[in-house]
Amino acid sequence: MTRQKIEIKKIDNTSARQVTFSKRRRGLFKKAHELSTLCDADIALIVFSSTGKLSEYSSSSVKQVIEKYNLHLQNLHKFDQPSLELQLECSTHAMLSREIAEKTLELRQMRGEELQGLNLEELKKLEKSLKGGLRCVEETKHVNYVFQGEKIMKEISDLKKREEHLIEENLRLKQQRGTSDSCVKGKSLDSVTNIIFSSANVPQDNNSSDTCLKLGLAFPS
Amino acid sequence: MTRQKIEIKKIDNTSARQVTFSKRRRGLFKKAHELSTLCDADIALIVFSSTGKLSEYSSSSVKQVIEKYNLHLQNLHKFDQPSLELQLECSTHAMLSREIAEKTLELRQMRGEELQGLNLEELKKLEKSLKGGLRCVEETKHVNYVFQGEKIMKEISDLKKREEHLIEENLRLKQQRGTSDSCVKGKSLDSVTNIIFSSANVPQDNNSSDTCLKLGLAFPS
DNA sequence: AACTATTTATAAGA
DNA sequence: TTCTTATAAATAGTT
Repeated sequence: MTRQKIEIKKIDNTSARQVTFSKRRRGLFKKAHELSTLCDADIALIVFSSTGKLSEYSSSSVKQVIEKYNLHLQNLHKFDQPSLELQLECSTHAMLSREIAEKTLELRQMRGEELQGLNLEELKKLEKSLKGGLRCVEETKHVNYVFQGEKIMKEISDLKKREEHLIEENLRLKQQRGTSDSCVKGKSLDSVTNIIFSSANVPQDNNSSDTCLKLGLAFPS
Repeated sequence: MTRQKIEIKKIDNTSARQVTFSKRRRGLFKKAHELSTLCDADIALIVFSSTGKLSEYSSSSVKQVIEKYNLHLQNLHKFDQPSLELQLECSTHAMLSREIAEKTLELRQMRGEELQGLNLEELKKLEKSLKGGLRCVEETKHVNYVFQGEKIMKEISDLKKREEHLIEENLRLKQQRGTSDSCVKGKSLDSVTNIIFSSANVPQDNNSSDTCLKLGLAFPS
C-alpha cells in the first residue's frame, strides 16, 4: 500500500509473499495488541502461513479465549441437549456464567459505567459502598506511608549503630598502633536523616489524594 | 494515531472507548482479511469487547481454524490426552472459576476489604478508580433527582389541568340547573406545590453526599 | 534489515 | 453510527 497501491489478491511470487507475510503479520499482531489494550478487549488471533506454520497472539491466552468462544456458542443456541451429563455441564456453565455476568456488571457499576438501569435507592447504596471502600483504601494507603517511614527509620538507626561500632573499632585500632595517619574522621550519619526528610523520599501523590502524610513529624530525630 | 498521537493504554472514557473499539475492530478485521488474501494464510480472529460482546473473523471458519490449532498443539506434545472433550470441560470450569475468583477479589477490594496484599501503587490505582466511579454515580444521582423533579412537576400540572376542567364542568352544571346548593368551592391545587416542596418529598440524603439538588428552584411555579 | 514515498488507518470533532 | 480531515502509522518497492 505504498510506493504503489497493490490489489488485494494472492501474491504470486513466493518470496515476495513471504516477505509481505512477515511484515503484515507483525502489523496485524500490533494492531490486535493495541485494540486489546486501548479498549480492554479479550482477543485471540491464530494465523497459519501458507506453508502451514502457526503463529498466534492473545491478549490473555488463546486457549482461554477459545473456551470463552465455545461457551458463547453454547449459550447462543441453548436447545437440543443430547446427554444428561452434557446437560449438567451446561447448567453448571450457565450458573458460573451468570455469576460472572453479575460480578462483571457490579464491577462496571462501581467504576461508574452502566448506571442507566439503577434507581435512586440503588445509586445511593452504590455511592455508600464506594465511599466506604474509598475510606478503607485511603486508610490503608496512609498506613503504608507510615510503614514505609518506619522502614526508613529502622534502616537509619541500623546504619547509625554500625557507624558507632566502626568508629569505636577504628579508635581502638589507632590506639593499638599508636599512629595517627590514615585516620577516618567520625562524621555522624545524622545528616542522612535530614536529607531523607527534606526532599525526595516523601511520596508525591499526584493522584490528587488528600490523604497525605508528612513523614518525619512522627519520628522526631 | 492522528490529529493527536495517543498512548496505548486503556481508554478511561466509556463512550470514547466504544467508538475506538468499533473503528479499530473494523480496521483489524480488514487487515486480517488482507493478510489472508495476499499471503494465502488461514486466520481466525476472536474478539470479546469489554462488555463481553463477541465478534469474529476467519478466512475460512473459526471452528475449523481452532481445530487445526488444537491439532497442532496435540502434535507438539502427543502424550496423555484423556478425552479432548473432557479436557475442555475441565479447563473451562477452571477458567470460569478463576474468573469468578478474580472478580470477587476485585469487588472485595473495591469495597475496602482484603487490601493487605496491595502495594502503594496498586492502592493509588484503586483509589483513583473508586473516585472515578464515585464521581459518575454522584452525577447520575443528580440527574435522577432532576428527572424525579420533572415527573412531580408533570403530575402537578396534570392535576391542575384536571382541576380546571372539573371546575368548569361544575360551573356549567350549576348554571344549567340554576341552583346554588351543594356547591363545590374551587380551591386551587396550587397549595399542593408548596406542600411538596416544603417537606418530605425532597430526598434526604443521609449518606452525606454533597450532590444535593434543591428541588423547585429549577421549576418556578 | 533499512529506507522512504505513498497509501492507509484513525483521533478528534461534527 | 457515519462523515470529515489532519495527522500518525503501515507498508510496497527498492537498496
